[in-house]
Amino acid sequence: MYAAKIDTANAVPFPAALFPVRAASFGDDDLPMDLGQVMHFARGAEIFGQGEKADCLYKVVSGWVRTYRILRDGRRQVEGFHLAGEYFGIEAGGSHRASAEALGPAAVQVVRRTALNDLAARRGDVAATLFRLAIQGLERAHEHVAMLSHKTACERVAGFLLDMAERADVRTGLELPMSRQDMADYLSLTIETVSRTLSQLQAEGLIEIPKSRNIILRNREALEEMCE
Amino acid sequence: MYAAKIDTANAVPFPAALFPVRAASFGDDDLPMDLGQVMHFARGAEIFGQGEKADCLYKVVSGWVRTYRILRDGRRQVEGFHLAGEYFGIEAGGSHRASAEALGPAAVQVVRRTALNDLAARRGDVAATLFRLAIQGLERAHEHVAMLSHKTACERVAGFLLDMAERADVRTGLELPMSRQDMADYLSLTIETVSRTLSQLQAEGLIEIPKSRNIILRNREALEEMCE
DNA sequence: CGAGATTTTGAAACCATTCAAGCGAGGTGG
DNA sequence: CCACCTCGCTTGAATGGTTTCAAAATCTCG
Repeated sequence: MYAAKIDTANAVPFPAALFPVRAASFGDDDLPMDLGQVMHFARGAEIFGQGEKADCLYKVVSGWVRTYRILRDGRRQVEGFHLAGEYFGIEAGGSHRASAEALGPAAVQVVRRTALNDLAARRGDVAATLFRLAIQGLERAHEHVAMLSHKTACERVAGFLLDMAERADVRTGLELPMSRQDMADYLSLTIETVSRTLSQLQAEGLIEIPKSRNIILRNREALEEMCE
Repeated sequence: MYAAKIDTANAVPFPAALFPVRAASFGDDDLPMDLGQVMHFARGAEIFGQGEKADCLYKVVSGWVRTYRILRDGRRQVEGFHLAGEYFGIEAGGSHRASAEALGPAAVQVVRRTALNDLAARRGDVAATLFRLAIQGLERAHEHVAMLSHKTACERVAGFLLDMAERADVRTGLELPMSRQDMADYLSLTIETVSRTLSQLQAEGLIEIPKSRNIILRNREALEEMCE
């Protein structure tokens, strides 16, 4: 059975170098995170773990973060990848239902829930934004369900590449920090199928894979059409 | 291609017989819905439709409700079934991303979002409850993802039956108001596979199906074990 | 009872998985 | 510097579970 193996040797977040951040302004879907502090994580470092107390809200400043759960049968379900500007770690109860790890060196802004709750109680706009963030997560989860429900391996992989390209804001040249196993656990495929599918897309000329984690989108329209 | 065909003839909600409801109290995950009104829907009636303005929040008083989306490829994805006491129709933007229909005669409490937002702005506990409801939906969606990710048809159907039994609060005798197509669209299987799987479970003595929508759980432990 | 819809069953086809082996880059030690 | 090892990725062949297409059986309701 698969188990994620991460070297935890260099997985220690910078402890002392925390510095408050001044948010000049914050839009509709942004919180006044000047409450929070930025923490730095090394590649593979755990930001929080499944079952831990959930007393913070997180926002990616730079780098990539993956959130995942270990299911009862031992499988790993990657719930999502988070890029700069995106929030994660929003939970209902007192404990995290998922774990979060830095895919590469990452900076993450961390806000205490208590501080946020206090602020939300005083400011309706903050409460409304919190609510909106939760709902956005809900929508992403529903998209995930739709993706898993009846898509072929090809459609899943193509959709994944387009989604990543859009969120990373690149036109063609994708630098993906996650492994094939990460993709497989997100798309609910096996790593062999992911690899095979990528090879097939390359053979069809839709993409090019100079290095395994560097994927160039050669024909976006065909990829988009593939996802319908 | 499948298309849901519902007779919309008798699908008109009672128009005038709206009456305010007095909520004696409301717990942690309940809203003071005395703001709302109870509306009655006939079998198959649409409570709201995909794309419509989302200016209300809904709570099932009696009966069953299904929420679903029509995907780009024309398939129908049932997002969930909602029983008495459960909320649905929580959306982020201005429009519903899903449709909701009554599976049978159903009573639904309806609250205007504007009223709720006003209340939430004044009362922190209401805002917090709204937030919690959103997160609960998020968790359910994540469970849905986990279910779809690597479960066999057998595990899905068994898990579905147990979930329904638990939520309907029955020990053995399940009265399911939804069709095989509804189950299939929720579990992401075909109706043939759902039917075959139920027959198989019956052959193994785990369940009994006196009538197609009446399922008796004969061996809960074996069913639970099946889902791990 | 009869007509239409829903559900069940059967057989063949398909797609992803599984098991197994080969490839290639990065790192260590001789 | 090269041999060697490891780890992640790729490729191949066989298996198996779900889907698809087809048809029979059952239920519901006028």
